[in-house]
Amino acid sequence: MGSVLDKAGITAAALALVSRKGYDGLTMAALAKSLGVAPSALYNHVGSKDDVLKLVEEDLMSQVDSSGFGTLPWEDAVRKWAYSYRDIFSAHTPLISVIAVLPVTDAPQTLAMYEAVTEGFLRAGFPEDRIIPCIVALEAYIFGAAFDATAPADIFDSGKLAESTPHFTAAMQSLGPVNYPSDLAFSMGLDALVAGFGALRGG
Amino acid sequence: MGSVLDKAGITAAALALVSRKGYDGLTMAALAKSLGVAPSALYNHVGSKDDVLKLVEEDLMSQVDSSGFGTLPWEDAVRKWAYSYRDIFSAHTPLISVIAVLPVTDAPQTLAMYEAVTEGFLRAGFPEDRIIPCIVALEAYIFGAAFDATAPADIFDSGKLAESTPHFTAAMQSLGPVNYPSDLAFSMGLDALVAGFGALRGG
DNA sequence: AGGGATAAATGAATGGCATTCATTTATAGC
DNA sequence: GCTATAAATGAATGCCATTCATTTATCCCT
Repeated sequence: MGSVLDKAGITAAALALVSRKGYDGLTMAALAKSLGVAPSALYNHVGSKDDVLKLVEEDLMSQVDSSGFGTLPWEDAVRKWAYSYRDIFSAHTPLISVIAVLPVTDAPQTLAMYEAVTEGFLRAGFPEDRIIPCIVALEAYIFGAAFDATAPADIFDSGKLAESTPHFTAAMQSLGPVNYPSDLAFSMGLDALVAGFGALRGG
Repeated sequence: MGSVLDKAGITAAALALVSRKGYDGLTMAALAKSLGVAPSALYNHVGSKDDVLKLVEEDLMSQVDSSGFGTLPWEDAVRKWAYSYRDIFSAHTPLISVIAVLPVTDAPQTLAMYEAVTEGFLRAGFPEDRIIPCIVALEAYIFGAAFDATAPADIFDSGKLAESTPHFTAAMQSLGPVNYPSDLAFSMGLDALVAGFGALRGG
């Protein structure tokens, strides 16, 4: 029986739904409706809602830009990769809790990204046994920064408690009109990680 | 009417429930039951379940160890703070998605932590306008690493796709028996951040 | 061409969830 | 002792993911 539904279609519909209604709007019922089908029909193709999230994750991973590792100096390639990774997942933070703990087995796009990055590190002269820890640390930073990027601008407003936190409040004010420096912070931390890890390269 | 319930009691009960049953077990019904009360009674004291999570967060924040900033050299104080912060939130990752986006207004413990850290950075000679970005970057790293710490050991098992990811698979094997180097990665990244940010200090 | 296996879609039902609300209960202040 | 008010109750609501028995349509084999 030729089915109306398949994983590619479900993935595309889920992505479209998320971009229209956000992750709160991504329910099995709404997803089914957008595909013109009963909710229970989805379960012939995915085992659970978490499976749908995995499909979405795989699609997003394939959009992360690892292309710099073939062409650019290592520092620039890492930066390009990290910015692209963060920008993509800033719009999909609800996935992070799922991904971060999700085995990579049977996730070809995700594995392909790791392979490209690992190869780039090898070519840059990293000792083999330092590469995975570097990637893990960078990923942790990227995921954390993705949350920051979606935070409200006034997240650090100390309000009526300002008097009891004078140094913090002054440090906030010294930033000027920008009161949540998520982009500056990301760039500073990334510079530090790139510099620190870059020193691990052998001749 | 002297009430059986108050915010301190709700917070304590929520923490106990989480440590017994995990965050899946933290439902308004279960929380009410553990307090010997009807679920609807909770709504006289908190506006929503998110409010309960905020109470828990505040309690956890007060446990983060910022004490090193008074006594230790800046590098050691940051490390101590970061490890304590990560260890606490590793056991509470479902809070991270909430916290990361939560305004700090009316969160005295959280603000107190920021104040202590800011003061430590000032004492160490940081320019005032660099402190908040450094803290934001460190926090992003810590939150991301907290997710890592709970990941299953075989998260990077490439399975049957191993042949198509030779460099990644080899890099994994070079780690030896440990196949998810969350602690090594955390320490390496933290070293890089501490070194990179430390260089921002003025005379 | 026909018939049986099978993949896919349906609709109804289930159980859990946060939250609301009208009502009752008990306390504190005058 | 009366009244205003804070707090607790229990029933109801609406949303959610998921299950299952049943129906529908297609493919393959003879």
